[in-house]
Amino acid sequence: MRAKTEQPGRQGVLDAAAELFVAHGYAGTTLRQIADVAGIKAGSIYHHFASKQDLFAAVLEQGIVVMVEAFDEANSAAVTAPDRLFAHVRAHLGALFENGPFTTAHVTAFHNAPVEVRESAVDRRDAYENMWAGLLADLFPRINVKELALHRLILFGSLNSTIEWFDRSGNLSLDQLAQVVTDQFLHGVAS
Amino acid sequence: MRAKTEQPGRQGVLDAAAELFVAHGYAGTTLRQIADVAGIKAGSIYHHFASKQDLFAAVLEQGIVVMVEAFDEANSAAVTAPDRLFAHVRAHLGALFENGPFTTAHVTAFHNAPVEVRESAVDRRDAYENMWAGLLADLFPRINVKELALHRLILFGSLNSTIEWFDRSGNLSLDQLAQVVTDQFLHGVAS
DNA sequence: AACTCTACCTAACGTTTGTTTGGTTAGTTG
DNA sequence: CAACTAACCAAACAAACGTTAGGTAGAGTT
Repeated sequence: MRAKTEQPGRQGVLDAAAELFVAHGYAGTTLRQIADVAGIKAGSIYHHFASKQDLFAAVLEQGIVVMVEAFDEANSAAVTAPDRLFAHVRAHLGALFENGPFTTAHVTAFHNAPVEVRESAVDRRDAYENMWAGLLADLFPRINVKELALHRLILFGSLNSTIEWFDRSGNLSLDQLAQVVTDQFLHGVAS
Repeated sequence: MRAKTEQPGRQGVLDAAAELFVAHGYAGTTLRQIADVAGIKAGSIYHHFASKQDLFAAVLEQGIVVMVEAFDEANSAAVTAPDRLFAHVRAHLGALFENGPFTTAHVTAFHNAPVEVRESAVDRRDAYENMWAGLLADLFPRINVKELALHRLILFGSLNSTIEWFDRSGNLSLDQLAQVVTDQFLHGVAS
């Protein structure tokens, strides 16, 4: 079992890095491991990225891009309030499970990464959260902003934690998962 | 800013280790950092623990103990269904925020740790999850087990993710947070 | 007073880490 | 064909890593 050459060049390094950062964290991943998966030698990474931190920042960046694109696409997908919410929940889960490990890196590797790298991504993460805040304010005009922020954070927790247990090859589809989360968010389990 | 001698001996090492593992992850934390916070030298750690993995396993172990104790105490605290649920939600949040960084390590450092150490904690983690499964089956006898497991995982995601954003020194108390989470779980936001 | 145990220290070990330097190769452009 | 560039490699660097070995100081026991 040796190096798997998936994609050449810069994107190949990014793919390998994202996968390994998600699995073993920032400090737990070595440049030699990344290079091995990418099918090159460790020193060659520096042709594409200035440092390990720079590489990780690029992974986070691509993860945000995937999320924002998914959100934008979901925006023009539904009309009624519950359907709009479902579409965005489904989009977020899609970013986590259907677009490679880039978005996932924000959940599993972000917290333990060095401060400098985290700060480089904070602005774009905030922007994404604000898109959600705007959406929820639109859908639930009767709930005040402060309480709505709480509900949003709780929802985010549910969504992001799915990567710890959800199995795409199981008998529950992503659509069904999105439906369960949306229903629970809207009506709770007691309904 | 140098070494802070908080508690001597084995427990002092454990405290320091838990704090740093939570902040920087398993691989991102060095034995020299732990020793520095504990007020001793790196080699001395081996008087109390056989290896870094062994030390991390001990942190996880203590984190589980705190959770299970909190759960058991909550068991004899309420009568009505919503109150029982609230008591256990509050207990879980208490384990996360009021008993040192040990339980928190299960959320932030568990995923990226080496497989061998994770496996050493899997049984006890499963046992805790089964306590919750039993509780929910008791509270919601009309919902089938499979669906209830989904709701439980979603709830766990919400609860554990609070460590990413909840600020104990803010104007929202732990009791209030527990109430919001419980209400959202039971009735959703649309109610 | 000799013994034993716990809790540490100093100093080193082999290995691995991120990173740098100086090439080499293949493809493109003038 | 010469010049240039992008994408790599081989080999090394100092620093930091987990870990080990041997020793010391103090308290408790016999």
